[in-house]
Amino acid sequence: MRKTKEETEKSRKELLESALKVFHEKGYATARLEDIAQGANLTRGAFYWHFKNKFEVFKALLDQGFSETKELVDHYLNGDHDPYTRVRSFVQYLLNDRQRKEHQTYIFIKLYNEPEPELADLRDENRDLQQVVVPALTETIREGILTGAFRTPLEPEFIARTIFTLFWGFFSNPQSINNDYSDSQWTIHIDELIHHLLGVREEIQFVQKKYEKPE
Amino acid sequence: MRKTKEETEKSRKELLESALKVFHEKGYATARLEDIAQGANLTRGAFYWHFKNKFEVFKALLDQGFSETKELVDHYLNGDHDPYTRVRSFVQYLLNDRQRKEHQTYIFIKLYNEPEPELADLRDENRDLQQVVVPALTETIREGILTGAFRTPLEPEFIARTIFTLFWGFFSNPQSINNDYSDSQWTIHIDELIHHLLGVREEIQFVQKKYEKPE
DNA sequence: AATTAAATATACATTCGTGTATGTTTATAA
DNA sequence: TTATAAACATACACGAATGTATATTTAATT
Repeated sequence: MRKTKEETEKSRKELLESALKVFHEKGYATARLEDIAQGANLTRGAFYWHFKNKFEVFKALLDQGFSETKELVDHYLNGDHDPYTRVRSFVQYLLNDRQRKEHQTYIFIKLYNEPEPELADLRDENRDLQQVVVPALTETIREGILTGAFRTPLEPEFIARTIFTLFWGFFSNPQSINNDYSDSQWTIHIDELIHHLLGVREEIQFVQKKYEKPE
Repeated sequence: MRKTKEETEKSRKELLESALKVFHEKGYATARLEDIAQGANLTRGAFYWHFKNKFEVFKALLDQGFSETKELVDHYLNGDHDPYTRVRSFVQYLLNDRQRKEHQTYIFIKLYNEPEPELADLRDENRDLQQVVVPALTETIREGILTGAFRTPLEPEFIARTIFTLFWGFFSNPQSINNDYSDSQWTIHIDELIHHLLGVREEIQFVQKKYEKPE
């Protein structure tokens, strides 16, 4: 049953994918290793060869999601565009991510919310999503205020935390799916909300020009 | 070991209280019936006399939390006060509830978020928190706009859902506790946010007068 | 005062999932 | 080409939690 290196790596990947799905469907505690193995067309024997135990796969998945989120923040919020475009594109990404329901950030939040005490250590400072998103978002907003693009009575950090928490709630609430007020409704209105929160000025197009092709 | 009716009722109450605590600490799946029983200074024998199984206690707790929330909404949002006071007092209640961490709504949301597939039925339309909170909140906001107390470019229902989702996120996010940006910070800023979202007019004091002692 | 059954505790059977030990095949290094 | 060990599958042992059966005490009823 020895396989080539490529096949082995494929097995590992499929185990991880399956684990992500099973954790999301059943939750950490209820997820059985046999479910995970079967989802990858393998047995528990294969699982135990690749991972130590359930906790280790979960940790691997969280780490993966965490670093992906870091890249995401880096790409959208720390990019070269003007503050308005940065915030807006970031928010739009999250909304789209929410719509294709199997995707990363959405499930990441779900897993992160697991109530298992065993997973408490995984939610320490090192893996605190807020510490990654909020500072970057705050800085972007602050810059927008300084450049005159935004005019809002609210403090930048509070706006950042509000947006973060809003999406957290949006991702967490099981009822927000399968609802008459669907994702598309949110997508439409969230734009206005962001505008309103940031106090985006009409002259924004002008300010944006400053950032286009800075060279 | 037969007890008086009062003592029996006390046992049941203590089992429920203990169950709430254990579910909150360990999550549904990991919670052991022995933990629950011990928390009430009883054994599993007593538990099985009062409840059919783990699922039934959980259901009882959810039902309890659900009806409490209904009363809450009725008290704050469907009261006799002016729209501004209604929304504000409701929000303030939630914030205070969040601060005394063991309290009802907070834990209710936590339990509601449990990922166990076994609990999927409990989150059907009948027990949809959103269906209770959002319509009442929407109506209050709509009334505020009609009476001229609020002036906002956002749609009432969307504002209502935003507030709801924001608090959901606030209650769900495990990192929002034990954070440098503490509850008190939120309490301060959330007031401004609500003002900003609703577009509360300066003349609000005047409008409020209209509602004081309607008789 | 005697009987009944309510309100538990205790003991036991059963199931279910994990972890580990062992078997099996085959790519790869020598 | 053969020996080795990688990459699994299979089998088994074990603990932990659930559910149930039974024992026990004592209010409440007659």
